[in-house]
Amino acid sequence: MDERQALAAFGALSQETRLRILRMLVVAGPDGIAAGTIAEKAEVSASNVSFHLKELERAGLATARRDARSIIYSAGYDALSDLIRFLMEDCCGGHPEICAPVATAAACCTPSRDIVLQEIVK
Amino acid sequence: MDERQALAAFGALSQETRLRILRMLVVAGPDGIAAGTIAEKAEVSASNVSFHLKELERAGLATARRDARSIIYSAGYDALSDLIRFLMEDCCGGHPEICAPVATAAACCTPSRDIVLQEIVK
DNA sequence: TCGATACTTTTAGGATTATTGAAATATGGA
DNA sequence: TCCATATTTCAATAATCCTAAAAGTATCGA
Repeated sequence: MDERQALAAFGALSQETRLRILRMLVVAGPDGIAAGTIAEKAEVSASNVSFHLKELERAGLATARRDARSIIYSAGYDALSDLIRFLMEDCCGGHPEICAPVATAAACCTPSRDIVLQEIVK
Repeated sequence: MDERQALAAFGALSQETRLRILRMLVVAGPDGIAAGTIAEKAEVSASNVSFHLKELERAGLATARRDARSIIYSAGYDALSDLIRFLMEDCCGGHPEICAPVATAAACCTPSRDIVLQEIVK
């Protein structure tokens, strides 16, 4: 992920409605959610949700596909992962020791491996 | 970190000059950099850098202290860590399996522990 | 102590960009 | 084809950004 993409992603996430939508999409998983449903859940107008979804899409944080009359949006997990990596490089690159707290949170990503390793250590 | 803080942080990082400044500060470490030096390095006016530093400070991503005639800015590592954690929760919370790539990057934060565990596994 | 100096911040303005609700367009089914 | 549903485009409003000039603040030397 280059700086340009990171800027777009940060911009996309710096708006309350968009952040809420993204979290919705992440929770929904690969199945995604129809634009109209997103509008209802986020309690914003259809035009507004359309605008914000486009913004998320532009940043790679959401992808769209048509299903009958609806357009289904899903989270762009790759872009999300890339963004986290981008931040981690900024944070850990210069000073690994400062970022230790993050590593704890990272454990949630590979629970099985971690548990296996911990068992072995025991 | 609550949503309000995350929004402020994303907003702070969504501007090219500010992102460049933050990366500078991270690399500089706890010693920090004087405002004037930042302006030179970033190739922007003093007033402009002042504006952007205030924005970073507001988001907790930078802290200021005086040293003789200069004002030294340092990266706000806690806020940065918090932001990464916030993103990880959004990303991993619903679907841990999708975020595996991030875990790899996380390894940079606890290299020693990881090496130890890998040795044991061997 | 006091003024001169170095450094940074504040302010005002105009230009660019973001947000929003209303109108318009496109799609699928009868 | 026609209607109902779903989404997008458009134009007005609001927010943000940048430059330059003026003001503020603390330090250093006499």
